[in-house]
Amino acid sequence: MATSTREKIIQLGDDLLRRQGFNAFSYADISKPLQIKNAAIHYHFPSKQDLAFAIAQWHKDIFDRFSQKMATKEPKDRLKTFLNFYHSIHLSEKVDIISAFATDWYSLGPNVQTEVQEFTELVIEWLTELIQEGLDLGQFQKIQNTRTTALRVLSSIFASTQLVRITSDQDFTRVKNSILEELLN
Amino acid sequence: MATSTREKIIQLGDDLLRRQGFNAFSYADISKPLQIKNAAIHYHFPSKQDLAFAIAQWHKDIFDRFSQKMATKEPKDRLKTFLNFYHSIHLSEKVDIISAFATDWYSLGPNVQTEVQEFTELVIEWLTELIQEGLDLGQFQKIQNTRTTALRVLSSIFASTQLVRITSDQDFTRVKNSILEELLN
DNA sequence: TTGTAAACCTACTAGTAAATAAGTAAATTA
DNA sequence: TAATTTACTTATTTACTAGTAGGTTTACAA
Repeated sequence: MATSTREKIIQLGDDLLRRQGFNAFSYADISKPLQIKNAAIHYHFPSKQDLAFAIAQWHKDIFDRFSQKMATKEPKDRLKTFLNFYHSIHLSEKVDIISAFATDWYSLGPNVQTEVQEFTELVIEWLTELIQEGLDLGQFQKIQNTRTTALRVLSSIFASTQLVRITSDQDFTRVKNSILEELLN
Repeated sequence: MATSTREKIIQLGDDLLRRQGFNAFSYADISKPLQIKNAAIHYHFPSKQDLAFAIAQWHKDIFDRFSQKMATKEPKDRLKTFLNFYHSIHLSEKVDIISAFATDWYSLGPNVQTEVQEFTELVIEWLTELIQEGLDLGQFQKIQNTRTTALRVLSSIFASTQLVRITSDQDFTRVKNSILEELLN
């Protein structure tokens, strides 16, 4: 199945957003590599906000499929897959989509903000359920309330993809392993 | 002691950098409120990179004074002051300087990057020492190696200032308290 | 065959970005 | 007191920004 231009714009836009930030890329950074004209992007996404909205939606869709695929797996493996996912983000020199939107928060229109909020809540809830199930099955050890634990897992891992840009590769692996150790029995 | 124009530019630049991001503000955002001309900023900081460098240096100086002032306090109180400092950042709708620079990493020139790296290492080492002392004094409980713990404290707290832009105020307090609970005996 | 809509392109606008050159007033130094 | 430096302003440049108006091609439907 060939990827449509619209899809290519979203993917490249996502890449630029997460590598450089929302205000650091322009339509020219998308049109040049795709060998289309500036106006072609405006045809699909009249404003940059529309593109941001589509990127947020895209991640929502991906996460939906991801969580459905993972539903049958056990909590421990779900957590590991989640952390490995962030590891691949780190390796590609990007940050995760939540932190990318968070840092550019005040550059986003209200409808984009709402979409990002819904996506983020989806991820936190998914993590919270994962942790609760892990506790019920005795795979995880109790630390504090589940949402707080979910928030700390999410904060730690997504901050690490940022922090290790400054420090070193090894620091990412350290944090990743420490999250696993802390939770696993 | 009156604040010099140079100092005012740094402070306002820092404010904008941490509230909106490096690529989201322009020299006009600084010159207008200070009622000076655009070129006056270029006089003090020929390029935007020079301003970024000065902001990084400024934070290094502040942190130096901070750590000197805290040297006599005990680890527990040092940690609390550190977390309260991040709480005030959160309340002012900014993010901390490390995460601000991290997200705009690829917009920064090499000398700015080096300066930020040195500052970040300073903070991590300060935290690592704090944790080691806390362990030695029996104020903290052992979790894993001290640098990893320092990285996790830093990641958790600075990611929270970002994450709660999307979710809610309460989530910040949750994470902050959970860091304290985790470490304290 | 004609009509129509999707997916572009050409060409342009208005605004803003960082940066610079040249000039000026006031303070500092020789 | 003359020379120099500091801290600016005025005026301008170059480059890029998002966004738009209108034309063209292609494919598919009536």
